Amino acid sequence: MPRPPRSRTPIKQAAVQLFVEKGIHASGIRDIAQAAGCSEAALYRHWKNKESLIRALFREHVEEVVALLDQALTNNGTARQRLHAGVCAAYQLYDAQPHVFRFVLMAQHEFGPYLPADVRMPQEVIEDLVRELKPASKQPIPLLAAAMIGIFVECSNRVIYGHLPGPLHTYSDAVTSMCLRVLELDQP
Amino acid sequence: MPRPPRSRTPIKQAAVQLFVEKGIHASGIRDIAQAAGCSEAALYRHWKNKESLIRALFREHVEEVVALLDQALTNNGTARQRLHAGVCAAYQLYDAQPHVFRFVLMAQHEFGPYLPADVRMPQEVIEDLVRELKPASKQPIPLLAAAMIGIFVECSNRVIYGHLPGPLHTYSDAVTSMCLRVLELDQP
Amino acid sequence: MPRPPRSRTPIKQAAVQLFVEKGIHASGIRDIAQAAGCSEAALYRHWKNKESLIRALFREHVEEVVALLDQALTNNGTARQRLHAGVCAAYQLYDAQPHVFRFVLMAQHEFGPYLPADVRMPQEVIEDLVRELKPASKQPIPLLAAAMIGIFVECSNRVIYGHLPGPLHTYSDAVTSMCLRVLELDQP
Amino acid sequence: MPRPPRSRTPIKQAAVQLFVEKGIHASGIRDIAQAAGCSEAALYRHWKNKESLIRALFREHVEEVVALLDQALTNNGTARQRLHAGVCAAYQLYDAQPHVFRFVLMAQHEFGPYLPADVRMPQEVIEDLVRELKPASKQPIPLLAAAMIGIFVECSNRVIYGHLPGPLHTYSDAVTSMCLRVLELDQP
DNA sequence: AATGAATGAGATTTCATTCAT
DNA sequence: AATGAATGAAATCTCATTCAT
Repeated sequence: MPRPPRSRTPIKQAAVQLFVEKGIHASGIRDIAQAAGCSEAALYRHWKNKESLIRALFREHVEEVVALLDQALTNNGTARQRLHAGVCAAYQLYDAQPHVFRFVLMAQHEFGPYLPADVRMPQEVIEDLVRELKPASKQPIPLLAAAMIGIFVECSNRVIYGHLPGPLHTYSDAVTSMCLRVLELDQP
Repeated sequence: MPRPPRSRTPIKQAAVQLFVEKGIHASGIRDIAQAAGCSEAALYRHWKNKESLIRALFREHVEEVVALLDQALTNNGTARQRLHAGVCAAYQLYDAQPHVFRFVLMAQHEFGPYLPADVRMPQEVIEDLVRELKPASKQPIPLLAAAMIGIFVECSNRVIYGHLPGPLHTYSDAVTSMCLRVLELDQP
Repeated sequence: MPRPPRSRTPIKQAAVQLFVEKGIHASGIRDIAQAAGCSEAALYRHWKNKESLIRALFREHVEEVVALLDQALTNNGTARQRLHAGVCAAYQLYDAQPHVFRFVLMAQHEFGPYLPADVRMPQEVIEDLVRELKPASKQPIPLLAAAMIGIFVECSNRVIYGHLPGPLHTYSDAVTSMCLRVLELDQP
Repeated sequence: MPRPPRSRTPIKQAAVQLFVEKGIHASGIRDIAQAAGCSEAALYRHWKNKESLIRALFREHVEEVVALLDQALTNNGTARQRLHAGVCAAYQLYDAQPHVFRFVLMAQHEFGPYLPADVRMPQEVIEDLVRELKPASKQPIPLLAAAMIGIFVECSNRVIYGHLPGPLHTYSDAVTSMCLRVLELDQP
């Protein structure tokens, strides 16, 4: 006799974990409900349907990541220090809540386009940072930001898929250095 | 020596296009058959099931990309020239067949692990290139390769999602430069 | 002597309106509760279940209509005057409370059979009237009554569905005349 | 001439019968499939969903009734003869296929509004007849037609619900007479 | 070889109703 | 007394796959 969940939280946790482990589309309402210890119908009290649940989860976690990055990048250090703080913050999120981190990565392509326009995206945070660090860049800001995000994400992926040995934070320094080189800020 | 019947081609084209436009899991056998102008049962004459179709498509296009990269990277120029040739080749593939390019990108995480071990992956091609260009790197080769791929892919994504104006090949030079900087090969 | 709590009234109004607008079966407990501004569970405090609610509503409104008709038809005028009074009363009910009028019309086929036997139906009122006006009819009384009701209802429907311009009471005279002709009472 | 697949017919017959016997909303896909001797999924090959099935059935049977009426009313007899032919045709439909007749009656209010505009409705046939029989009527044509239809339908209902003894065709003459009286064509 | 039809399994969603507080 | 939360059952619908011709 499973005890009814007190709120949405257990459902959300179960959903994110399942999505990451089995894939978003391969995880059914039934699986989520079972993992959360509630009935399938209970989900529909809190979200209109499966799509709504996924979008809400994605939105919340994107906002979480953005807040994390914003806080880490807002300090008065050197470019390297600030960048390093951002990379570390993100990789610490992975250490603390790997499911959240991976869920955001895996959902971004499919569900990013459905975020409301007023939600700030991680890439915008990075673009703001680049704008600040390289006020007069020859390259378009979004291009530089994209490159940095690419370095960060793809290195994460290598660890996640086992092509590089973990833990992820091992690579904070190297990733920071590569980002600085892309920005041509590695020669003080 | 039975060669593949001609009738596979329209099915494959329809499938790749649908996968890219609607998502792999959101495209059903019925959709594919309809788009290809054949019956659903016809698909099972050519592939064992849906999974086989996807894997076959993925494999073929990965091999296509690898061959393209291999050919472009195998020349006797400078590091910049070789890298630039590779980036150009890939971005021109996108211009010529955007569906193929995007299909490989979107399928790699889910279907990459199921490729037979003897299929070379694009990342291995890049790793070989890095090994050649930086025989004594302090950083792990897969890390450098991942960073280059990240730069390449994420910049593509910005164009694909409309955050940067196209066409993609506009950014070949910039992407090449950023990759060189990551490799610390930009100061000859 | 427990009298019905005041809080039933808004629920009943919301239910009747929803039933007419969306259909009885397409209106769920949830819709009704929402429209009435109360919780779903509150409904079960007042009625045993959805079926009870519908039957109670139907019964009340049938009795309302019957009372209206009885009062209008019970006067000492000519046949035309009495009939006309009945038609006017009914059509004025529509003008005042179109939802009630239409609810009775739409529910009668499905829920009429479940009315307790002691509830008088509108058609019985009409049959009594016919019996009084045509004591020695060649045709069966229920047939004549049915014809009159048919004329009355179908003309209402034309207005309800917009095939005839409203308001409904515009047609009181014409409907009365047609009923009299059916009864062969139009040549005094 | 692509003839409809044989397999639709048993499904349609089962559906109409169930709808009439249990009510349209109380008959589930499962019931229909079971009664038709096929799987539930088979229904979805032929109609997009339950709603489509109902609308298609309604449309077909309305067209059937209209054709029947058109043919019966198109003869060179007197007004009474033509009207009588129409009433008889309809009542014979009831004798031959009572389910069809009752299905049209019971579905008209809910599904009539969704008929495509180009489908001719029975009432239009009657209106055409009235226009022909009473070229210079004081009353609006739709009103007279509505009254006739009301007489016809409500008398049918009395027999269907057992308030008048059957069979239905017993009342052909009486109904014809009442319609003529409504039209003031009973005094030759 | 090819297809229209069919299907079992299962997914998502809805519903009236009850429960715990 | 009133409600938000929860639920079992069932409804509708989808899907990849197979079958009969």
